[in-house]
Amino acid sequence: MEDSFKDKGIADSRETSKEWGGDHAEAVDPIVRFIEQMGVQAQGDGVPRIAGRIIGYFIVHGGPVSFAQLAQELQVSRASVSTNVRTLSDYGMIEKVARPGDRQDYYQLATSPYLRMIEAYLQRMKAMQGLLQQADDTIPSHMHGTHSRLAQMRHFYETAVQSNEQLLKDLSQ
Amino acid sequence: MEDSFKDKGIADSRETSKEWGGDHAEAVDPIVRFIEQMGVQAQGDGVPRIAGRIIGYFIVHGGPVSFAQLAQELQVSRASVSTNVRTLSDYGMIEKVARPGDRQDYYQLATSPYLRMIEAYLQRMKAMQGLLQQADDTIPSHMHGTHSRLAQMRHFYETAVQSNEQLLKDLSQ
DNA sequence: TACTTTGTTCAGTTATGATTGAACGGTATG
DNA sequence: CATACCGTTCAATCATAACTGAACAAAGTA
Repeated sequence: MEDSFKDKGIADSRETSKEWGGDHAEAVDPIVRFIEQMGVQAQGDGVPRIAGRIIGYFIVHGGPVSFAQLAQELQVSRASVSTNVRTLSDYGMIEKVARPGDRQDYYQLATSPYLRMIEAYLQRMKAMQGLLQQADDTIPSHMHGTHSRLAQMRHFYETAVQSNEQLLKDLSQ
Repeated sequence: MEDSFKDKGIADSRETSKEWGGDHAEAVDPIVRFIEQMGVQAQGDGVPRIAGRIIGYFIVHGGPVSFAQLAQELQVSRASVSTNVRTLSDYGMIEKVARPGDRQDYYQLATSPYLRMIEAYLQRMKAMQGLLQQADDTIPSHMHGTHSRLAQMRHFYETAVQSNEQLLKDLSQ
């Protein structure tokens, strides 16, 4: 972990700060704030809050972080760390990294964590394309209005997919 | 409604078809199938299932459709139609259209329903950019690793936003 | 072998958000 | 005015998915 760090849990900071229901604005550690907001943002994007917080943690701390460390610092159960870390690995956003002489699992941010987000986005768009294709194939051809609207929608997704595939290329250079 | 249509509810078709727990594949009306799948897809994208089904219905039937018709054909409560139709209107995907001599609300697909989806996507990315900006401003500058990772992430979102703004332009010509 | 550490799995709880029924406020119509 | 119709709002219900604790398996260590 490159930036050395206090070993109290991140979520703990709220326990140690003056009072919680206080009526005056709380000065929150910007790092804690960032991590929590990553969780909120993730939640808004349909991703588990903990997954977002984990990514936030990795952005702050980059270096290999142990499984146990994640659980402790983010104050979540090992079970949650397990499932979310697996999801994020499957997604290609983080990767497991071995450490000689240490039985623990370590993880770190993947080299280009964000490409996978676009890939996932692309995948959902392609699912929609499949749906549209199927509709076009099966809906009676005399329904001209329907087919024309389907075509319009297909055109949209075609363009969007192309655009994002180009973006993907640009970002991977 | 340009393509004239049977007036039984869409969801009803499952009630009227042979049996539901049957062990042989059911031949489903492709239109019903499409609408339902639009619902599923929507749900997967973090959008209420009913909203997706409504869009599906409009893609099939295009023309102005009455509020009551939506409730009946999709077999959902008027309350659900109300909230989802409002959301979709706010999103700019459908629009209310008046009918002389008819007190009911009518809706139809907006002229370019899909642009708004990209705009919403852009908005969420910009929210993330704000978050990153704030983190960059508030996190102690001596944490070089953190700032460098933040910069990398910012670069990603900058590129993605530009790309999608271009896409938006292309699609609106 | 017994004991510890580490991560996974799974049943159960909790939290969140979609969906609904019922009550309501308009507005037309008799 | 009374009545019917139409859409909205809101409290309650329902569905779904996140999250947890506890049991577990694997693999080390004594």
